[in-house]
Amino acid sequence: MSRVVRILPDEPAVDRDFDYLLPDVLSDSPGCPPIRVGTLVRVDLRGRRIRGWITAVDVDPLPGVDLQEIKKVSSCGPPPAVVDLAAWAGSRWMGSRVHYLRTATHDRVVSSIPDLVHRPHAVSPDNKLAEEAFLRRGAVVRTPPNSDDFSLAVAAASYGRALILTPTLARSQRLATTMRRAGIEVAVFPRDWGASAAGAVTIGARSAAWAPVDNLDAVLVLDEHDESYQQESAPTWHARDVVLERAKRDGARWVIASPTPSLEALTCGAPLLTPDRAAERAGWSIFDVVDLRDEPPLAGSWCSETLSRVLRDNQKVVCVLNRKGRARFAYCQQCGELARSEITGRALGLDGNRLVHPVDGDDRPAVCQSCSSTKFRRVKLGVTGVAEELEQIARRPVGEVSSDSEPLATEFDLYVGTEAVLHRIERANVVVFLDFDQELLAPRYRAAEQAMSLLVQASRVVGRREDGGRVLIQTRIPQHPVLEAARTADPGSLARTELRIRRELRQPPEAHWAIISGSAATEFVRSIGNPEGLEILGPSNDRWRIRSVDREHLVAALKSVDRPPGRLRIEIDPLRA
DNA sequence: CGGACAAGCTGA
DNA sequence: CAGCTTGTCCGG
Repeated sequence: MSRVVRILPDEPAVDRDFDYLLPDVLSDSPGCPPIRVGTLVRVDLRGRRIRGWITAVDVDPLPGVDLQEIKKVSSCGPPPAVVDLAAWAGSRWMGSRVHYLRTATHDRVVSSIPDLVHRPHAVSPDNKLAEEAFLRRGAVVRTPPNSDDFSLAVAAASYGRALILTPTLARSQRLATTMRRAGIEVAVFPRDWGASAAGAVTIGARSAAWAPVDNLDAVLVLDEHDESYQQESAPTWHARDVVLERAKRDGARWVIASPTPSLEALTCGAPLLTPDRAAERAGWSIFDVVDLRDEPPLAGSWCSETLSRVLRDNQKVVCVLNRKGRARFAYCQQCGELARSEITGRALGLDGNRLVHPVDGDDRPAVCQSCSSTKFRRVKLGVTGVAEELEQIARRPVGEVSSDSEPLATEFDLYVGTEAVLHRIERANVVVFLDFDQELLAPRYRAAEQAMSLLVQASRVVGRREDGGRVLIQTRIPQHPVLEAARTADPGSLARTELRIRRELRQPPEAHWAIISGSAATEFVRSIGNPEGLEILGPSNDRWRIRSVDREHLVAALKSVDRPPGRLRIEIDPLRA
């Protein structure tokens, strides 16, 4: 006797189910993984031996097809609920189920799922806000940069089967260690895949959104604003959205925590809980904002008086200068004012004698709004040049840090580098942003949120205000909402401003867009035509932009046409666009 | 994806 | 028209 099971081959291009016979000898053999949806098997498809996932068991075989036999039952896979979730993700961000199931599958063979002895742990949440947050069914919690992960994690774990996400695996591991010391058993994804499948409290980074925990009781996303939660290349799935969907399906409690929750989180309909003003303020560092327009116009005027004073004091200083993302903005040669959009306040680049914004679509003659001069100057600064000058000003050696330099030279107490330096140096007395306008005014729709995220990171490097932690920001737009929010330790004010701009320009989360690229992009966009409710923009830089207020409508339209031959990439609401 | 098969191109 | 390349189709 044989049963008939349905298989999804591990081939993204196939993306179709096939029926196979499951011989009893296979399923009856000792040590065989359970035959259920998600289990991994090996089958022949058109003469090739390939891996696949079971997507249905005991199905009625179609008449007239000559079924082949499954060759091997190889490993336990994701639980049925996660296989289902992969189909949901496929329709939300496009891309085949295979893509998501690969993330959900352990890269080693799992022959059986262990029995987990659930020992009740003694630790109970010690933090009012954390406790209160989980008492709601779902909530967004604003926690200042210098606050610990532990209270929220313990609160989540107290409900039983919990899934906890952090931006990096290193941070997951640190949290796991702390929790184990407190007597809470945890599994780190993907390493402890089996324990996770058995129902342990699971901690991990983005991919852990696909952990095999069944019937979740609680979900927690830490530092939700962090962009590492979204897959960079298509399909651009976001771990926050995946776990929120899981929470919804399982009826689990959920909490999204961040010093500066994303606009997506703030508009999801859940209540926002904040600590009282004093507590929130205490968890941020002090921000010193230096207006470069007030500085005497020296040669190489990137160094303010305040900065040279900071550099001369013998303390640990980290300087940040972003040279990535080519500076495209310009400032007035006459009065030093930056060229910015009247609507959005975002920086405009100089293109001949016009001021333009490549994403927002601004385009106007190059005339200074403050003094009517028509002479503009492009801004450019480089890390190496700055490092040399820093050395002279500070009269001490400078360590240069870039993301690819492997070992970090630790003998310095003065560093300069791109934003990577903030992830590599744990502690400093002062963090300096040499040219923060570069971040504030980058031609990306999320520039303000990304800039705020850097300030969170900097705030952690220097610590709380009571410990004297200081962040020095050099800028020509000290009144920018990001700087206002940081100075007052009130990210809510920034969120309100940003949301207004996104509404105005109909950018996410107010609208949704698909970025279409690849050699087949033009043909694909042409075949979509111009349906109701869709706006087709571009191409610019060989990328088309399709916009709609309704994401489901957008995805439905994209799915309604078949793919022309050739390379085609579809990204739904990517963070950098 | 990758094998099968059909349609198109070339050389003598 | 054999022999080869290129393109399209489809899998249980």
